[in-house]
Amino acid sequence: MSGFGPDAPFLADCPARMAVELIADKWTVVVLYGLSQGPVRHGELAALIGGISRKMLTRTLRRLEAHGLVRRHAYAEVPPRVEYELTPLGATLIDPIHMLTEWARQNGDAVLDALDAAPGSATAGD
Amino acid sequence: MSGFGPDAPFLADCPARMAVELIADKWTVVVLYGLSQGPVRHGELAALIGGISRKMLTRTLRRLEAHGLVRRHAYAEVPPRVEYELTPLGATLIDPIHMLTEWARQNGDAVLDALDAAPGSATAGD
DNA sequence: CAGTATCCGCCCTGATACTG
DNA sequence: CAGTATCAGGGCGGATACTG
Repeated sequence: MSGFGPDAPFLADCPARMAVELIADKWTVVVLYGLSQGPVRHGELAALIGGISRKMLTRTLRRLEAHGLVRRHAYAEVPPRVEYELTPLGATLIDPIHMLTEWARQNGDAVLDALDAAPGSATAGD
Repeated sequence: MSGFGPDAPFLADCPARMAVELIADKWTVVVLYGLSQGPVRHGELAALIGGISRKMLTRTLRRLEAHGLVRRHAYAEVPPRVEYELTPLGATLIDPIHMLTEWARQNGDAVLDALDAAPGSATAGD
């Protein structure tokens, strides 16, 4: 991190903010992860992830495409076939994401426990 | 990652989803990062981050507190002084977050370039 | 200084129906 | 199969004013 003063708040103009805004939504990380093993078709991806609407899947993919993280391959066939895959740039995001999921695997229970012990939780999970 | 089938969509019941939902908002990551160097007061944190409203700061902190990632310390003084600090559990999240910000430092420009080259962008940044 | 309460707009998200 | 269009709702997030 670079700046750390009141005049130039850390993260304010820093690329980290961009990264956060890039992945800080409900589906981006999940979609990236779904593509991490190689090219996947639209429908496959939807089934793989589960619970995502086609609209959100398409929107997320389009956005990632615009950011240069995902490449779209439309084959001129019938029925249509479209595959998505990570670009080399997009592939570099897998490591950080993997760290995050690893963290979750190791500390997920602790978070759930804390949530449980928190005031106003009747044995309730998130 | 464990399951990868249509019946048990990857990430569906997996702790990774929780991690994503935990940090997938505008401020959580930034706030965690702001706490990464030690205890900080409420106002300090707001100034440090920059652009965050007190409401969102408090809400974010409360949520992190409920998840066991942040501890709140209110001193019985006047004027009031409240400090927030990462719990040991919360501190473990810094590494993954740091990976993310590091990624942004190294690939931020590439993303911006892609965004620039994308259709429908008149030299526009995000 | 720290925090809450209220109002309100915006956009994220999902459901559904439709096109190629 | 892939994608868009449209409608509707919920909650995020900001601005402001107020309390202790």
